[in-house]
Amino acid sequence: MVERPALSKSEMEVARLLWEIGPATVREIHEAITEYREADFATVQTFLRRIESKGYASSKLNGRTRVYSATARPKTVIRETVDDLVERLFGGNSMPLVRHLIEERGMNAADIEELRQLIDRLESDDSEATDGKGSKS
Amino acid sequence: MVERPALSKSEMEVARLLWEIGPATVREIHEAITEYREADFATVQTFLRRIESKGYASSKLNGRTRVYSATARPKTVIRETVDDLVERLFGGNSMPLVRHLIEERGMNAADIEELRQLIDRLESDDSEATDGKGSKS
DNA sequence: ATAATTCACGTACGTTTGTACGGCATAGGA
DNA sequence: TCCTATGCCGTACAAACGTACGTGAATTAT
Repeated sequence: MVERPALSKSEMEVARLLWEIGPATVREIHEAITEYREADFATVQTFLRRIESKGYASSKLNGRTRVYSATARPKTVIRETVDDLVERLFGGNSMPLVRHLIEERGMNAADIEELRQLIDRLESDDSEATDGKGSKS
Repeated sequence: MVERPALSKSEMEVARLLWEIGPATVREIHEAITEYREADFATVQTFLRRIESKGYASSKLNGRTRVYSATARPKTVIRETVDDLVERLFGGNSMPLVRHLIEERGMNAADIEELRQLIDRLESDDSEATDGKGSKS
């Protein structure tokens, strides 16, 4: 457990692309962002620098071009981020968020199917454990 | 659509308590927070002031004590906040977040039951519409 | 009556965030 | 060989954030 400063919203967006693309240059990330919104090259560069200085990525020079690689796994960052959000906006109870997502954001047939399997599995795991741990507050 | 600045994380926590408690004084919110963590009275006071100035609450003096009331509904704030998060951290796809919540955060039997009903309803709504509107964006 | 407490309110202040400029070096094209 | 595009790196800078102090008035307790 490394205790690093949290990523800001903008840094998070860049981090996501870094996971998606894999090790990448500023230009590559910049181009990826540009596909859906305006973004300044230097700004993206700053975000990558900050992401690295916060300990979520490392980089090395390849010739004169710097290549960034994520060092934190998505799962970890997602957990930290979502835990925090659930705490602050829902008082630690994640059901309202799940409810919101399912009801307010679109779910297609495949999603629904997956959801069903997900809870089927949850349920059997639960009963397997005879009783017990459940969830905590 | 009022276009107000987003709430910061800390402001969000206070806003949640304001919804929970209903119209409340600084002291009441402060006490509510204090129940689970340390907090400075003046800091809470600042957050409430900022929440109001951002347009999420209003206040009036009752005697010499100011009483704050939320003016933004939880649903709205949740939607704005979650939309933003899903965009940045998941590229607009909410399934990974749902998956994370269900798998990584505890669900008890009642939650599972509710989930099942939720998706049952979703599914029937979906087929009822023969075809059509589905989800948007 | 005094002293202590409680509040509002203005103000402060270091840090983080979003956004970007400018200089310098280098690689590539004309 | 020069010019131009590309990239790094240091730096900047206003706004937002987290955190809180101090002052003065009003209320409550002694």
